Amino acid sequence: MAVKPTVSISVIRRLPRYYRFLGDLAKAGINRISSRELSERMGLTASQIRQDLNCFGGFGQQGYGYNVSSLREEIARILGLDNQLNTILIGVGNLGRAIVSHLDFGQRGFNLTAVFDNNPELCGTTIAGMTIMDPSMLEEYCSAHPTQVAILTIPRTAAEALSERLIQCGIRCFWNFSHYDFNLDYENVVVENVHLTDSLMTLGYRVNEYLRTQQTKTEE
Amino acid sequence: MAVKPTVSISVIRRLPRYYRFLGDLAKAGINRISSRELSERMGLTASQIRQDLNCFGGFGQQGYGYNVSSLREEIARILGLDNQLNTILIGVGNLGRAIVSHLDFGQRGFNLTAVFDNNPELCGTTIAGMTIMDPSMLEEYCSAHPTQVAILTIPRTAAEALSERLIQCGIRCFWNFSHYDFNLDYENVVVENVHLTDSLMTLGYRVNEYLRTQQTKTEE
DNA sequence: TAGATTGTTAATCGATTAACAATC
DNA sequence: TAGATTGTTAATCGATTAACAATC
Repeated sequence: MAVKPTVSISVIRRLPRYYRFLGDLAKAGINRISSRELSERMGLTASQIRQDLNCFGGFGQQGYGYNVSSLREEIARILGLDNQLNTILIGVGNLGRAIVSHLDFGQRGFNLTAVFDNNPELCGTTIAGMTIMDPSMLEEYCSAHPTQVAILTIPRTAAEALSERLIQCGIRCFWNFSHYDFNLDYENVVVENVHLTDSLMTLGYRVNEYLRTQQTKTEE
Repeated sequence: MAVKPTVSISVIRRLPRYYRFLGDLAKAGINRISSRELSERMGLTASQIRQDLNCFGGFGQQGYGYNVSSLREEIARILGLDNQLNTILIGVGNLGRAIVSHLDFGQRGFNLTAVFDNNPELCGTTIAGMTIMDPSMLEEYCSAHPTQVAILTIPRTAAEALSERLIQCGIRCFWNFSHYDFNLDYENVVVENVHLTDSLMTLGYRVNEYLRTQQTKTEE
């Protein structure tokens, strides 16, 4: 079988947004849309939308456009929203708590099965129906319950200290909120980083740049 | 004065990471580094590092490399870490709480001055030394305290409902955790989006792709 | 059929990498 | 001075946009 050429990460990162917009359209009772109209609503070019979608197949129909709900289903399939990935979360601070309680993992293709925290006061208490476990239970838990993904809502030092054990537990995929760099220490891992501090600093640069342009305008 | 050509967002987004690595090096007592060695530590090319830095000036020295602490200071200056931007946060749920308590705004160029939440049970209580206010106080607060940035840790519907008022309050820059699309409704705004759900779904795609390659390997 | 809109190829644009002269 | 490494120009690569024939 021919190896399917991998789709670029830029395209993949746009898929969730398409999925969201298509959901909104469906909710609004719209069942047909052209790439041009979708592009106007989303602030993209129609070309880009057609190129993106055609990485995965021809989902539209000439002269008609795309069927909203069937395109949405196609994207759900591409993203693997039905394939429930067994997932654990480590670090039940405010951020971990926010993630456990506000994200609907089931709807996103994940099955959150266990949460860990090394705070003895938290261990044994429950969150979203799960009993918080001590990280010393990691190995035992993972050998009994094969796990594909770990969410790390812990500080960098804790992530560094745990990384080797998580790899030993067979986990290769991480949603990483810490500033620990998995990619540098392990090959053949999948890491999606969310670096809030980096995002904040990027915002800072852009705000200062914006304020400079405003100042210049006033001076003119 | 000639208009400085704006630096591409790809470069800007790498600056916080450079800043972090340079901090680590400084902490480790290293005070000199070449682009090649830094590139190996960070998993980039030396060319890219030199190109990135030279968007802002020649900070290195031929035959020597870069001075760690002075390069770090240059990047701090470029990011505007000294220029404290007055900032408010709206939505003191778990996510807002995590952000208020775990990010060091002062060190990142921001001055968090007020927090708002429409939950009557939270209003009047304090967090990080600030008394949580009702959003009805927004206009009054902003006219008394000029504010450049708003952090939105609220659901999409709440963000939609508040957007016009925030714009009226003179705020044009947003750290947006909601799924509301500012860019589509307002021009001349700076929006840094953090879409956790999108990030999670992107991870899902990548994990499934990874699992497929592993399966193929086993079959061979 | 005529009109609309896709799928896809070609052109453009921008970002990354390579190369090397300048220079510490 | 010789060696090392930058700053910068040129080459490559990839992503976005434009164009249009295919076709519903």
